[in-house]
Amino acid sequence: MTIQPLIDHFESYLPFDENEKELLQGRVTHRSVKRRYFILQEGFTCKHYTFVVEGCFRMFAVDTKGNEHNIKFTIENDWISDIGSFHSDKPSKLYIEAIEPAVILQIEQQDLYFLYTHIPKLNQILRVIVEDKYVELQNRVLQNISSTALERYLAFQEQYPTLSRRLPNTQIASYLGITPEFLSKLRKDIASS
Amino acid sequence: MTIQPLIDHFESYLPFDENEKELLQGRVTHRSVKRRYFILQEGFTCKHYTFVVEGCFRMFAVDTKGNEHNIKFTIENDWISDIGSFHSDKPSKLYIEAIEPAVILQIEQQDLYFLYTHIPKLNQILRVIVEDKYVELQNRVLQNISSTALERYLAFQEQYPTLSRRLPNTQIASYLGITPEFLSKLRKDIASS
DNA sequence: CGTATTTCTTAAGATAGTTCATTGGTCGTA
DNA sequence: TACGACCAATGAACTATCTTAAGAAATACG
Repeated sequence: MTIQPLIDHFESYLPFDENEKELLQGRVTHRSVKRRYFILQEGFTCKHYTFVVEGCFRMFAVDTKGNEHNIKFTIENDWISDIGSFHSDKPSKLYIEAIEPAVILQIEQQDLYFLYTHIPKLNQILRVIVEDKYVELQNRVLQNISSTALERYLAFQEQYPTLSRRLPNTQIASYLGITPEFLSKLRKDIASS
Repeated sequence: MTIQPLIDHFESYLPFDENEKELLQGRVTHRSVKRRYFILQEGFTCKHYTFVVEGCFRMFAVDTKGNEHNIKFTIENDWISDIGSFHSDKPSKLYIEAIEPAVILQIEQQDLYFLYTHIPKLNQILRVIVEDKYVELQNRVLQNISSTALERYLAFQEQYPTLSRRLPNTQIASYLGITPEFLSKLRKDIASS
């Protein structure tokens, strides 16, 4: 029932005083969600920045043929949110689903804006966080345009060993942009080499 | 010789007072670069945030086979920089090259940190800018994992009509993650349909 | 203006990745 | 215990994309 994990997260960037922690306390909601629960669905506006304390989420889009494509996974001590929908206040085209039972801390739009105003350094912290995530994404784009599926799979295993063990292969295939069948073949090739 | 385009850019987010503009003036460098000039090369640390006033740049990586892969293009009124290298102060793995004669405004590391300290709202502005760019990149990742080369090419033309006319197809192919030959085939298919 | 260089196109054969149908294993739950 | 849901694996046929090589067209530059 504590927001301590979030405070720890912020304080790994800049220290907070007691007043700031209290402000935060009043604007953060604690929640548990079951496996398969959606904290965001297509057509709805993304109302929260969600900080994952425990568990695992995937963000995905559904194409015109009904196929799901995993855009990202989020585990403990990281953020997940459709930033575009959140800031524009427009309906999202994405889904965010718990793929393990999870514990989360959520901040609503107006609360986040309140916090930005009353804890200015939050702007700096979030700027740094988003910059880091931008770099991560840019590396993923580079992978996507420059590597084969096999290379991408090996890189994924190396970069996210935990996820790679925690997730069903079908979810990983979707993240890599290949079919589960082809991933299965790649795994076979790797094993017999 | 003026930094006005940069001020206009910032003020499209939040207004600046005279003092803030002067601070900025003192920390921004104006530069012209020729076509083919590299403002960043692999092995060197990225020392600047670069704001493009005129012209066009590409950021690319070179793989182990010597092939170049375009990560992004930047035209007027936008930023380009290897954020990862810039903040970590480590050698970059990327190149940034002018593909048209260009005019740029640059801010060095210590100057940017100075400005963040003395113009706190810059944190907010840059946070918002990077968030927007993050969303853009995320959409590109989704494209990459969910669409065929043809779909990606059509989407590129639609999203960046200007770039699409300004750039040689070989550069576009590299950005899409396909060979120039295959792009040529796609163009033929489109034309004859 | 002419020449060098870059860019675009074409096509054939090779490789990477998909689709579809099927099978067997594992796990939660009635 | 059995059932259904989900997941992993497989093979064959199909499609997308790459590789290589060559010539044609466009553009840069002296």
